[in-house]
Amino acid sequence: MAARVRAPDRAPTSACAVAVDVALLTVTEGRLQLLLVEPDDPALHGSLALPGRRVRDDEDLDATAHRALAELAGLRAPDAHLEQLRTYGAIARDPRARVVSVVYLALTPTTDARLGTRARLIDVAELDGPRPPRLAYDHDAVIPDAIERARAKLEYTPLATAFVSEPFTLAELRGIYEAVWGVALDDANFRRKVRSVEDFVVPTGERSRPGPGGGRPAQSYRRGTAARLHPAMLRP
Amino acid sequence: MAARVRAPDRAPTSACAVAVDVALLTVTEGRLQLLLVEPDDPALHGSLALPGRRVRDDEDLDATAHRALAELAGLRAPDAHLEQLRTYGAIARDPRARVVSVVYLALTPTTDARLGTRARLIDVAELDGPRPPRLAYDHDAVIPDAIERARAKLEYTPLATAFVSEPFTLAELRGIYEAVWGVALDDANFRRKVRSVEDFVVPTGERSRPGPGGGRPAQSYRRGTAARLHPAMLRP
DNA sequence: TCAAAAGTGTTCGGATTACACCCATGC
DNA sequence: GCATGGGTGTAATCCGAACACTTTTGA
Repeated sequence: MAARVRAPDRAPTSACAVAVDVALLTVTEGRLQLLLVEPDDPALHGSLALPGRRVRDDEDLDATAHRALAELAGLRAPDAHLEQLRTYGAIARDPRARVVSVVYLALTPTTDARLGTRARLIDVAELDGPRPPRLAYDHDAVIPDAIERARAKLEYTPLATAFVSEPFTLAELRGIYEAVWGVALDDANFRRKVRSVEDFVVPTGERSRPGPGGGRPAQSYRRGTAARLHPAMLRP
Repeated sequence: MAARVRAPDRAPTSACAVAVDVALLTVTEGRLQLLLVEPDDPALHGSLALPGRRVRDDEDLDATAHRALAELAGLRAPDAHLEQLRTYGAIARDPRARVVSVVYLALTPTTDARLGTRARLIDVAELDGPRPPRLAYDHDAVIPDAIERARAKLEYTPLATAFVSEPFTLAELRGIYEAVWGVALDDANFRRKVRSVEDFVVPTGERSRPGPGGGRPAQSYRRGTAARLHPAMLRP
């Protein structure tokens, strides 16, 4: 019995737990959205949180991120773009225990997949609105970092293509930039810029069908092989 | 009682330790240098590592980074620029135990301070040279990330000023850019660019003394208040 | 034939580059 | 004076913003 009690006692020097939280962003109908879930802990009822799980000894951090999405949101997204955002380690960020959280940023196209019953997509504009949802832990500090990272990365990497499924049109891609950045872009200049960046997108030769209102069919594209954009797509 | 038994049971799945490692860069005589130390562990004799320490329950991650610098390199650098690089969590990155490492990037001016006997500054050019030092853990993967982060951040933030002590001259600042990027810059254009960025540097009104070979005294500058450079100082 | 959406051309102004030139100091 | 490093001027060029214009479809 004493041993059991002491185990937590020894912890103080280096036993803080490691968790991975995921900020998954997607663009639906021209609006940037964030995946939030209702936390397990009943004490946090009424608030929302990024999906997160403790890291197990037999999985690396990326695996924990995928597991958090699968277990908490019912999302299997092995193809989603996943990258580390940063690690949050303030002593009291979780009031119950010392937990260091490695936060990931995930980007996916809009999916038809059913979300778990405790998961919701929130319009990021709502987070700055008059009635923002209550957020658990330090996630009110994490989320703006994630959104800013996504906005910045669209400038110098081809990450915008992670928000669309292939094949896509340049108008769809422009819609991603406009939704994430919250600005309107000049179609002509956007088109020229994208096509001038080597290996950003490659035309498939196919054309997409116009919408119900008519319009000229658009050229279809796929992701190119570029890892960085030269020159960058700078925000206005 | 059931509750008490369950607590330790849950632990094994999430008991990996958290450490902080620090990649401290400085520029000495026009060369970019990295601080490395001989690891504590005798099994790692002959190799070098970034200074690192386990995170204690009573300190946040920044505090651990400062402690690692102080305990392992004898460096007290409360004024150094310190920022998180990223977190490395591969299962076997430390062969002895599961350790997740939060790596920090630190930038300081050249210091006269005595380094601890087990600490050395290594020329980063040596790391790609014919006889690179043997590196412990996964630090051979971490160090290039740190150097690239520093190079990238000089472009769009005023971080170059973290490598010089105040007051400094524009020639000194240019020397930082040249050392970190490994390129030669046009003095006239550099000067104009720096001065055109609002609040990047502010002239003190003082002038520095010329060196022994003569030359016109240079205007002295201090760091300005800008957090981002508009427009950026792009690498050639 | 008209509206809608895709796609092209053209002009303008600001930023970047390359390099010639002037200034102040030690020896 | 002259070598050394600090600092300025300027013309050529590149790049992005703005916007007018043409093409191809549905109704």
